[in-house]
Amino acid sequence: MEGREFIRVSADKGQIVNCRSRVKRVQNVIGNLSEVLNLAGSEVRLSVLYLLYMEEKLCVCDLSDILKMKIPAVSQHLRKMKDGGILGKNKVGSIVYYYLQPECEKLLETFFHLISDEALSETKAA
Amino acid sequence: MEGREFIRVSADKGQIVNCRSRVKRVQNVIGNLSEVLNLAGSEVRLSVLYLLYMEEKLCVCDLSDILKMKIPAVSQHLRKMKDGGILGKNKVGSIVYYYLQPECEKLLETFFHLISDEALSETKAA
DNA sequence: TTAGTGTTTAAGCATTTACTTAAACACTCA
DNA sequence: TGAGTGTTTAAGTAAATGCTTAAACACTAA
Repeated sequence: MEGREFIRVSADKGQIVNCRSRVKRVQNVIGNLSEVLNLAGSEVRLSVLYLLYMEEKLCVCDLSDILKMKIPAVSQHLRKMKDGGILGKNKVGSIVYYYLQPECEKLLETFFHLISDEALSETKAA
Repeated sequence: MEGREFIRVSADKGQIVNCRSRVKRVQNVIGNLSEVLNLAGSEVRLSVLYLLYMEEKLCVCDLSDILKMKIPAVSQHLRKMKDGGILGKNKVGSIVYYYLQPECEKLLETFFHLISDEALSETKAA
């Protein structure tokens, strides 16, 4: 099994070669998308994203109030998402408002809709 | 600032209380979705998901060939995604084929389309 | 039963992550 | 200026992640 060009003896070599070149062609998009998905793939951060989707903008303090988290913890998540390009920020006096970048809103719209639908059905259930 | 009910002095308390109950209502969906997004939020795993989307099914060996990764590394990613409910597996002889769960395909369709679009434009560019 | 092929599991390790507290920074206003 | 408010940064820590190698397991066919 050492040094074989294809690991599986009866592999469809055409398929594998094809897949390799396909992966190579898309590796940049996959890199970018996986970064966004990774940012959204945390309960805390997805909550923040959804809240910003609903409320347009929120400041660090209010987010910590809502999520019942320490301010630095929230601040660090926000910075991470800003560095990742999915949030923007806007300072008004000493208050910093964060908002969704439009591109991110578009990208994650499906998920926000799913969450909102659930919010509705939960309201009815209650 | 200690023991204040709302951290920000001039906070819109109605907004915060509202947001708190909204977050509470949707915390289950957010938990589920963030798990899926987290699984998709890795370059390796998103590549696997995209490959399965394109090829219907692939076995561990072929995936390691395509991604040029050690077999156990790939196997562990696959198990993680299977545990997370986004992949299924199907044993034929001694070969294990993994496939996308239809629900996952639907959930991530937008992303797969984006990747495919990029694949096309890359092909043209080359 | 044994050799070969394909897959999973276990253990170890380096890196990354998410939080905590304390300190620093920034901005407002008396 | 100094006190109060809002935010970020730094440093430390526990836990999670993603890989590696080695070993075990499962299935096929001689």
